[in-house]
Amino acid sequence: MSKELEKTYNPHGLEDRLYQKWMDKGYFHAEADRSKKPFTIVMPPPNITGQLHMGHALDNTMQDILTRFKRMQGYNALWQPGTDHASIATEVKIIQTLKEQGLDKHDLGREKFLERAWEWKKEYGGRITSQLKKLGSSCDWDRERFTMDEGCNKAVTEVFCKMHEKGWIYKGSRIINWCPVCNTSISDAEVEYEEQNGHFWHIKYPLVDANGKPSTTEFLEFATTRPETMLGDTAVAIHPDDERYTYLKGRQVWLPLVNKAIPIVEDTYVDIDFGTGVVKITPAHDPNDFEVGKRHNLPVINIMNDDATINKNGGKFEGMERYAAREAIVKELEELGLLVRIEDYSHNVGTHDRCKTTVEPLVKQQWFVKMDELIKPATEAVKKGEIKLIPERMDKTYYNWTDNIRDWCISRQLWWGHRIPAYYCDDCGEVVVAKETPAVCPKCGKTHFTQDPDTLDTWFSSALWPFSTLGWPEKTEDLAYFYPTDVLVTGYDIIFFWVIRMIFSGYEQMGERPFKAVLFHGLVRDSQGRKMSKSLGNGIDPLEVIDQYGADALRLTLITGNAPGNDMRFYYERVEANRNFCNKIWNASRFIMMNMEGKTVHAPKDSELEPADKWIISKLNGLIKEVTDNMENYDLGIAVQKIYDFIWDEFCDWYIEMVKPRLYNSDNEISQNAVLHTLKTVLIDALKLLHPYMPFITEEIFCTLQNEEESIMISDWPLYQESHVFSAEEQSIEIMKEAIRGIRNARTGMNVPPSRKASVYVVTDEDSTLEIFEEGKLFFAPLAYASEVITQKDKKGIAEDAVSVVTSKAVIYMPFAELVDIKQEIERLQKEEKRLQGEIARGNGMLNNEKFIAKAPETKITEERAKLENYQKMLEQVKERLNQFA
RNA sequence: GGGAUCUUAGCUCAGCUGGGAGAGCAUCUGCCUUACAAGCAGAGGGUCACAGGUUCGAGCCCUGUAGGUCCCACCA
Repeated sequence: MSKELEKTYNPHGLEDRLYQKWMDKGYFHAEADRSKKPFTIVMPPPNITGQLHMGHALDNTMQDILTRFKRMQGYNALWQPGTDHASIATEVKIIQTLKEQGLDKHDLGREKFLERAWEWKKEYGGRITSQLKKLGSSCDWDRERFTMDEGCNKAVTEVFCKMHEKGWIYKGSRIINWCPVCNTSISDAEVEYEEQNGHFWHIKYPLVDANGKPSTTEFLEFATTRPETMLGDTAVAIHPDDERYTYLKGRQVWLPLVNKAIPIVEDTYVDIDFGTGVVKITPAHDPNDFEVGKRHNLPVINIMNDDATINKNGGKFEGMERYAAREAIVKELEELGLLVRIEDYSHNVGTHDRCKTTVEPLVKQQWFVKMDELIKPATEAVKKGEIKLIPERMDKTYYNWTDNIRDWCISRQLWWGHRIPAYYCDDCGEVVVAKETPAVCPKCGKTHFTQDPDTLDTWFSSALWPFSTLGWPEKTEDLAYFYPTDVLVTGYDIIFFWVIRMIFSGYEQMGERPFKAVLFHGLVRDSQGRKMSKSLGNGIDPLEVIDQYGADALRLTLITGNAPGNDMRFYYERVEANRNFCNKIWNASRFIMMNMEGKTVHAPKDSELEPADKWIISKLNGLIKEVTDNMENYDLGIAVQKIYDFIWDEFCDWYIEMVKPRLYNSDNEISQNAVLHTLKTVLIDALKLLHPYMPFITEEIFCTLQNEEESIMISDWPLYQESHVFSAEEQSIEIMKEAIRGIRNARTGMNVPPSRKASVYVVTDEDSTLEIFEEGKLFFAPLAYASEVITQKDKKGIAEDAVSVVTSKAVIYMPFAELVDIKQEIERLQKEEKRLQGEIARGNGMLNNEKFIAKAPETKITEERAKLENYQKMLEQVKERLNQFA
């Protein structure tokens, strides 16, 4: 061997070296190539403001596994990476750094601000991608994109103009969610509701009397959580069927402080049974009131500035901050005797998901995407199974969104992002939506325009990601070849933000689904099940874990024991266990290499393979099928668990132990060669299966073993082969394993140390079984701690008080002479007797049931019959043995 | 208010279309057996939340109950 392997696996240095090799060789790069089938994944672009967290680590590990798997299967696999400009998140960051310098974004002006933002992007935007490399991500970095690069900008403008032309993007005055701190509108999806303790102010307005003056005797009582909005009240509403208030129909109430009469309207929106059944209506500051206002043609009076201070419509409260105004207003109402009482009240308050500021519903001119038509193909796609959501239950969440979708507010009063391609004629105000600044106004012929100052919601550009990254709107070969993509891997928390929007955008722009399947994963939580968060300080940095245990151990931890869409907890103990697995593979490989040292191994003839060799080859063959099937079904955790079990249990603990005597016996070169070849080929195939999950260690061993400069990542995925099914050998080895386990069990039960060997008699009248043991003596002896193995048809020459182990095919006797404690031996046999009787009862219960015989499948019945027969045979043996002691 | 999901060994979780309860960690007992003590060989430990139902057969399907988690809606 060319390289000496260390005694323990040490990922340090090795990972960076191998990653660099893969990069240098260009293995990650994919080109459109019609001779091969494509496989495409687009990476959910991480925000340029982001740092790699466990969620990214999980998300990208899954994508890497799928990409590497398909690449090895011979697909032309493209994993398209990139980053997101994250409009609001980035803008907030820049504003923060400006603030530290005592600056405001308006001090700088738009141009300078954007310069700063780009500088920031240049400095930090690549941080997260370099962190992704530490994980081993095999994405095509040559194709790295950014949501605000030239191509994406073009795609955004194109889509905006096309949709505007179709009438699906419009500008309108509607009630929207406003963040007074970020100073921008936000979409419904960006509002997070939070349970807050507040108050319920019970207030009364005087009715207007016949003279048009506020009555001093008649009042109408109601309650509100936001008394300050009364400044913008334009009506009071009651339910049309509310008999208590029939007398109010057609009358007015007097709005105090503002001092004017407002109408009493009837609307079914009012819940008769809630409170007094009277609701004050503020169309400008409440979405429901806005709707009521529309129905009754009520004026919309905006009483707030963008920073949530009261504006001139608030009269003497002008300039006050919203909560200060609330206090002042309550105080004045109290002085006027109009405050009935104050009640503690806990209710949900909408906050901005970025900054947690309480949002203010405001009526403003904004740009919207009309959703009702656009959403239809997206809903259909999932219903028809054209896009498969994994796990399936996500369908319901998906429909929950699509069925209740509202128009999407896409304009943001921010600077960092895609500026809306709408231009206003400086002279006549005509709006022109175009890819470039128009030359002349189509209405007045003048030539001066001002572009809309707003930018687009950051999700507008990410919605186009699956095709904008492949070159759209150009008709590129990449687009034709790699689109639609195969699978999108993402967290269920952004179904609405991103997944749905990509789907309807794909159908609308490309006329085709953006991906065939969506594989959802859950959240990575801390060991106590809490969300990892900055404020809790419980986040675990994936890079630290990689540093300590290696990327492979981390990847395995994130993938095992977790079903799609389920949250998981992160435990260092699990990483350690997986690090140990790395070490296990490492040492098994080291063992194999040591034994191959100085030998030329060639492929043995089939006849030269011994039962143990055929057994492990057959087992591996089955594993290949199972793993491949599971991976095709996106059951990544199940697949890797099977590989893990195969390598550790079957390969290391059984096969390697079984073949050691053959390895150490240089006299039989044929047998030795068969072992070495089997060890090597089985290991290599197992490594290949494991490679998508643990790319580094598998590559390192593969290369050392092959002593070649090639790479496991471009090797062929192992295939199931009918010629590798050896049922007879599988059975015979299982028979021997059963005997070995039984012997070990009996010995431990009697505290016989392994150093104390014994003669082992295998007794059965079946020639075929005797033959199996005879043939396997060489490995059976050491594994069964036998000084000698004697196979025979009867108990001749075996001491009466020998320890006996009853197995399904034979009875094993171990004469220990002075060691045996008869009492213990009887106890052990009685325990076995009881177990067998239980099994027999179960089998009889089934087979004596006529209905079972009538309805169960034939295979099940024969299987149960065989088992019953076997147990009966074993029970007889046990009884016979017990009788001897009686 | 609507919906989803979970409840399986001491802990964290698997368990594919219903056919004899699994893993890792932890615990206990032996082992420094020349790949690995980050290891090897064994052991203990579960009325699969509860109550019904469907079925020859239920951890798995159906109904209900209890508790936990999450999403959506937002009665002012």
